[in-house]
Amino acid sequence: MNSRTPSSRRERSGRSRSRDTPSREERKEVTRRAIIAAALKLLDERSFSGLSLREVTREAGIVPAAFYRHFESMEALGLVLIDESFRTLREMLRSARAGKLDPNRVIESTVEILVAGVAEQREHWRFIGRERSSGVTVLRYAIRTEIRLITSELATDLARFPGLNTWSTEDLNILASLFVNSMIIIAEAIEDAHDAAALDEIKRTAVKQLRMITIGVNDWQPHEGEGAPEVIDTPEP
Amino acid sequence: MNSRTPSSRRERSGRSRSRDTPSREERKEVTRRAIIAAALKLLDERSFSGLSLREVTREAGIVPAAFYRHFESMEALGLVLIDESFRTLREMLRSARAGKLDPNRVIESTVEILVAGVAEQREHWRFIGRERSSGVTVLRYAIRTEIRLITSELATDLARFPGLNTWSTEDLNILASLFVNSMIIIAEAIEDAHDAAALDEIKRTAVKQLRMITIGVNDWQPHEGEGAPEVIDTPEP
DNA sequence: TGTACATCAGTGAACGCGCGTTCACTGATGTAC
DNA sequence: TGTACATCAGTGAACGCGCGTTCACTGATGTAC
Repeated sequence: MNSRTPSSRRERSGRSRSRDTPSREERKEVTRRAIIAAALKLLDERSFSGLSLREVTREAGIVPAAFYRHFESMEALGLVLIDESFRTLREMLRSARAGKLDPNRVIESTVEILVAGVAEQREHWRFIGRERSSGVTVLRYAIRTEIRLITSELATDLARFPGLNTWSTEDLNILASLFVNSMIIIAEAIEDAHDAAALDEIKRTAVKQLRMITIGVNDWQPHEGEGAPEVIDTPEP
Repeated sequence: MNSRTPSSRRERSGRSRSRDTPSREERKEVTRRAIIAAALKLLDERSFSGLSLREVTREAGIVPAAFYRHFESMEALGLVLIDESFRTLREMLRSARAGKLDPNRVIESTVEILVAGVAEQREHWRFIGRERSSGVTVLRYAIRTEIRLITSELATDLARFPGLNTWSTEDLNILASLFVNSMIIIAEAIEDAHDAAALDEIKRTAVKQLRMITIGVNDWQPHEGEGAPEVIDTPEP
């Protein structure tokens, strides 16, 4: 009905943008954030399917019916949570890329960044990890799609590495998903780490595992089509 | 109170073991199996925390109250399901080990066995995959414990391989968990595969990924303590 | 600036529903003699 | 074998509870003039 955006309306009204009392929109946004924060907090202990609308609104400090002013359903909230969580994750990856890692310590740096990222946004990671294989189909698919996207971005990055630039796109994607999958498992382990010692153990394991993969890559012989490496396995019969 | 086992009582009673009508115990066992089967069936679509006692009994064809004749709580049922699911998994691994794989095609065979295993006991695999990172703490820990056990058994196996027998126990465990983790992710992918083409794609990817890991292993230089490989990374500062 | 009206975020009560758990019960199976 | 009693898997009704969703409402914020 009204096609003007809220902001244009605000400007047209001539009111100061920084007033003593927040506008209706601003108040609404605060409540929306409160709902999202409440859900993420509760999801630290529960899985999404075990979360009730009433619990969320109780934690957010509003009445159950008010939920519908912000989200059509719990599922809609879930999709927003996924969106926000992956925004966090992508930001982490972007800044990691921009950081121009010391090429001699790529793996150590990667693991450090991962550990720091998980510690900083524990709720987002926990949520993604839980729902990745959860019972809520819509959320599961949304998460897998996001992960596939991240994997293909990593594949693009890998293509620039010396030694990998001759690989086929398919092989690069397979390698990328090997890395991403390992990262997922490592992140899950980090979340469950209770003390610094456990965390250190996880770091060391992670570094070694990523190294084992990386070393293999040096010897990989890409072939067109059905790639058959020559080191351990004999050709197909 | 009565320390005699049911079977000894049965024998003492002098009744034939194979009668036309099943004994009370046998009937009870049938119901118990029905509850377990009902739960597994429903868990194909839901996660355990989204499963209600009433749903399970409805599916099993008994009244809700009857549930308590067999399990103390839903959680107790969950633990039994984990136990049964891992029994299946372990049997698969045992027969794989006994099969004496062609050493030239270890990876292909492994993937084939995994695919067949998942297809055969889809419900068990799906349940484990879902609850591995679910919200139900007790189940999550139980599953992780079982996985750790399987990993350490695999490490023992790996120790017998030529080239790996010089590795430290720690490194073997790390390699084993790299394999197991990959298997978990592969199994998850298999469950979601909808047609033969998707399954084939997954198989090819899985084989390549496991090969990438295996090739790296050939070049791994184990060191005592803080193992620092010499191929890609420079030593720690 | 002042007034009259519109908007709409949040309220509070109400609803019907499926849930887990309890209880006394029933009637087939099992045991003792 | 026959009888009298014990066991116990499964029943059916009842309970209180938290749930998702609806609805008319209120009162602060926003808009038009």
